[in-house]
Amino acid sequence: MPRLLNHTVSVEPTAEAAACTAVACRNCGLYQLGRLPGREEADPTLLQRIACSRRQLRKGEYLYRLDEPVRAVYAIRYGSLKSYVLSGDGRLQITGFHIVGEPLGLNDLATGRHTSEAQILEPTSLCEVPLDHLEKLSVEVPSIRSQMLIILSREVQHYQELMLMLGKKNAEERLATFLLGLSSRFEQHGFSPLRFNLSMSRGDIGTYLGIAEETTCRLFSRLQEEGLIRAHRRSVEIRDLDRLRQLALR
Amino acid sequence: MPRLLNHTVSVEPTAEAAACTAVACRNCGLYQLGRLPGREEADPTLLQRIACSRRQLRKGEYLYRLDEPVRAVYAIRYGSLKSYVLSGDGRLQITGFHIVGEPLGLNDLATGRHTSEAQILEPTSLCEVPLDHLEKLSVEVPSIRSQMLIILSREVQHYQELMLMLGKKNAEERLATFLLGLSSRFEQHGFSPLRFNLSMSRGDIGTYLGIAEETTCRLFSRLQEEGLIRAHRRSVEIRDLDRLRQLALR
DNA sequence: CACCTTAGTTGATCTGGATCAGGATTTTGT
DNA sequence: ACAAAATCCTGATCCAGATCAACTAAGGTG
Repeated sequence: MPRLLNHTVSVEPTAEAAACTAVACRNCGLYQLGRLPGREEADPTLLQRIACSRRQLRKGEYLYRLDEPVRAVYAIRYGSLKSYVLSGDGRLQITGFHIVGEPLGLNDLATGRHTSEAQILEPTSLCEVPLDHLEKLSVEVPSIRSQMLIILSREVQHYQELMLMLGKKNAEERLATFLLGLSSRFEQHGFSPLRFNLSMSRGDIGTYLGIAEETTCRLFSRLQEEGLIRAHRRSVEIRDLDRLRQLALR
Repeated sequence: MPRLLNHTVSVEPTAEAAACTAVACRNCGLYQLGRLPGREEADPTLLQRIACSRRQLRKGEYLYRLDEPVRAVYAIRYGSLKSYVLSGDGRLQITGFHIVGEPLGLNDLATGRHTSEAQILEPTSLCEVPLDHLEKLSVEVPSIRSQMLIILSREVQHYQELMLMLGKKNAEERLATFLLGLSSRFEQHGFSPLRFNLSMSRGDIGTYLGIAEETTCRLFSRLQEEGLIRAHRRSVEIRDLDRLRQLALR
């Protein structure tokens, strides 16, 4: 089967200019930083001023590592990455997968140093806004800070859901929740919610859901046997959204 | 044994004026909202302006409930509470215990509605700053928003640690981590880090750590047998900090 | 004070998912 | 094109912690 990640296919890098213009940023996770109070649309002039440089990264590279100073916030233009925290003896817990269109890097503002790491899962392009630039700009345009608060608060909500999973759901419910979550995020960004390709391994999914890789594999098989999904390696098709929801939203 | 919660004993409500003055707020979780850029001490005038009303709540009462509009942010003057999220079928995951001096309520800014609930664990007094007041004030004093970002970002770090626990640590490591965390938080607020009283039940601790109440009990007994702690009901004494750390920080 | 309710504790048993082991398929590098 | 390395999958066994079931101790109440 040819590798046809839907977000890799649908987002053509060539269609965009060299600078991160307002248009290019519309689906970008930092777009909302350009929103002024009370308005739905971002202010084009403001977006232009936020601007940002681009960065291209390959699979396996790190966007940032533990204890590094926080230098910038990012938005994903295409591609994806995982972020995770580490225990004293090196066990790791993936805290999130980040896909096209999503913002990244606001977590560690308090300390000024990264308490987590972010690693690239597939060829990925990012918008990068240096923190000092954002700092200067937000003195002048205070709404930027409000928007940052909102982004961070969304992050918190994601973490709350993950804690509920890790603390209270069984393995099958976790995988169902995971797949549904991905599905609706793809949909939000204009991709099919029922057919998509995963950029992470079974092992990564397990490390995210707090279950073993083997269990993750068995669950993919089980959900398929039960007719809820069709899955082959990285490609997933949701075949019974209702039953999957029933499982997940318990 | 008489009920001598150290934070109930040490913080005398009578010692403070009727309004939440700058002095009264020094140990208060909202104190840092009064910090101006680059300064360690909060600006007294600013603190006065943030001001806040008080609120007294009894055990079992809710500070806020699911789906309620977010009306204010809070700081705990004395007492404690738990906050938790709920699954579709009513299972609950406690996401944090909040003790004297800590801020509360910044989580749900994005949606404007609470996605979690907060319930009082013992007689508790709070500082309350209405959101619209904070909003107005922060137009004029932008540093307030920066401080809010920092508070929220700390919250995120707490969640990251909790996820690591829930996803990767065994039950004994979880309890050790929990006790050490409480210990250092008490210390931060000027109480003994080695002897303190819990305001939450074994069941609550289990619901926080993602383990059963019975397991929590057994672990208290085990840590006591092994000489790491002494515990009787709600009172806890840490007897071997090093070994407890060894367990927790793995 | 006697009664009742709630919280804490301990034991016995069961089980979901971890771990260990091996094989199949796909991707990557040369 | 081929070898090597990931990645994925399945089976067998094991065990940490859940669940079920009493029992005890502490507070609270009339």
